[in-house]
Amino acid sequence: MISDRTVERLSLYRWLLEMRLEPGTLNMYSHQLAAMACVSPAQLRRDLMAIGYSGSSTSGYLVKDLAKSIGAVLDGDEPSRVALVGMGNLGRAIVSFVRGRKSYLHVVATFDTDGYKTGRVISGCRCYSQDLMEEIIKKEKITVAVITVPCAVAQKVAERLVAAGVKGILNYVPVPLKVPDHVYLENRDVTAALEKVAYFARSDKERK
Amino acid sequence: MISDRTVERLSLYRWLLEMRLEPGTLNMYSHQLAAMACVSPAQLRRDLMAIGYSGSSTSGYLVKDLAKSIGAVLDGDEPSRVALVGMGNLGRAIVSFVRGRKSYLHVVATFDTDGYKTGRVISGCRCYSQDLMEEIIKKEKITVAVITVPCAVAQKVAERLVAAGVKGILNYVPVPLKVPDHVYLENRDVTAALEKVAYFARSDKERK
DNA sequence: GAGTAGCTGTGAAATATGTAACAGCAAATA
DNA sequence: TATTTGCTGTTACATATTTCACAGCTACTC
Repeated sequence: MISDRTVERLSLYRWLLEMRLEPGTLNMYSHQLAAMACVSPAQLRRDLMAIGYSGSSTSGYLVKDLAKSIGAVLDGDEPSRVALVGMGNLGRAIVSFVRGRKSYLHVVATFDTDGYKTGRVISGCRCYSQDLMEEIIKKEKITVAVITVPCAVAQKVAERLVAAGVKGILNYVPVPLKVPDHVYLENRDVTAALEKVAYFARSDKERK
Repeated sequence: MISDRTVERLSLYRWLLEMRLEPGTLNMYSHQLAAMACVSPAQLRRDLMAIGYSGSSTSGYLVKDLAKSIGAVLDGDEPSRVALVGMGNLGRAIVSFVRGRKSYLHVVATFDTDGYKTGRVISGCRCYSQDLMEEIIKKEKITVAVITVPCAVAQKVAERLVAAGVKGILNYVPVPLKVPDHVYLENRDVTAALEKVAYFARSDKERK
């Protein structure tokens, strides 16, 4: 099993290889890609070890080859199908952000309760009433969900998603969600992140 | 020095204590607060150890007292002053999100290059031209910045922020930024997070 | 073809992070 | 007042993650 941190870096490596390289770059050494990703060369090599990819000691890694190897691990057989619940500011921003970037994920449905939003296409993706959530998740074979609803309803929404068959949740609501063990949950509390940055920004004198 | 992870959890504990408790709750035991935060009681106690807060073995922790103790560590003498650069969808969402939530951070300025946005108040916060960035950061004593600009200009913006005196950066752009050691940097790549969730959502069969 | 240079893959060490376990204590009970 | 109970603070342990350091390899040089 590949670790949490490694998977996130692999996603970054692939993005760098595919989108942020001088066109025509065929191969790279670990220290070059590591510098782009702001990690140590040793860490990069170890991450690649985790997916069983090998370069050569003379020409390093083949760009296309490596990107494909990472994809084989991250994407599995076919792209995951994603839904987002809660088309407020943050929800709309995330949908257009993910769709605007070359990505191996399909955001196929969004949900809201507001009648002005439901039934329309917002940020390039159809917005359904939350009443239809279970039905559409099953029909569209959605396995991953992003939650950006108000705090008060987040837990309820999470439970419905899980009951409908969702296997992974990315939660932007600052309420720690309770989900069964077999569901993967990632919390991304924006305010907590900012408070953390503020803390270390202030105490960097003592750090070192 | 308090660890990265611990600081983030402390921020969460405070938020739970202040906003997510039955009104009138005066004290709590470690296992209660831990359950709300979805962490183990041992971890909670250890986190509190890091800030030197002590409860009593009979009545646990005093809610108000604990929230204040956490604040004393996280906030320092006065609230940090924050700027956000790049008022696209994501930028606006984050500003209204942070401002809409009781918070110990002041988002005092935002910046953009688009003439339709600059000079106006957006999401409750004044938006300035990026040309004024250095000037306003110094005048407003801003020490923390959030970056939500297009990829191509992210590194440039980061360098200007650092040169103007910013000490902490929260980066939502999927480009790893290069900043000096004395600047604290936190990257929050939305797509990478989603790809990670998709990966573990798919492979939870093998996990266990 | 012997030597050099510069890279990779990986075991071993170092560090960071989380968990378990328990001594000690204060109240409640008898 | 002796005993029990249920919690905290903390140490010792376990695990996860990163870094170090070097053997081994291939091309290149002389």
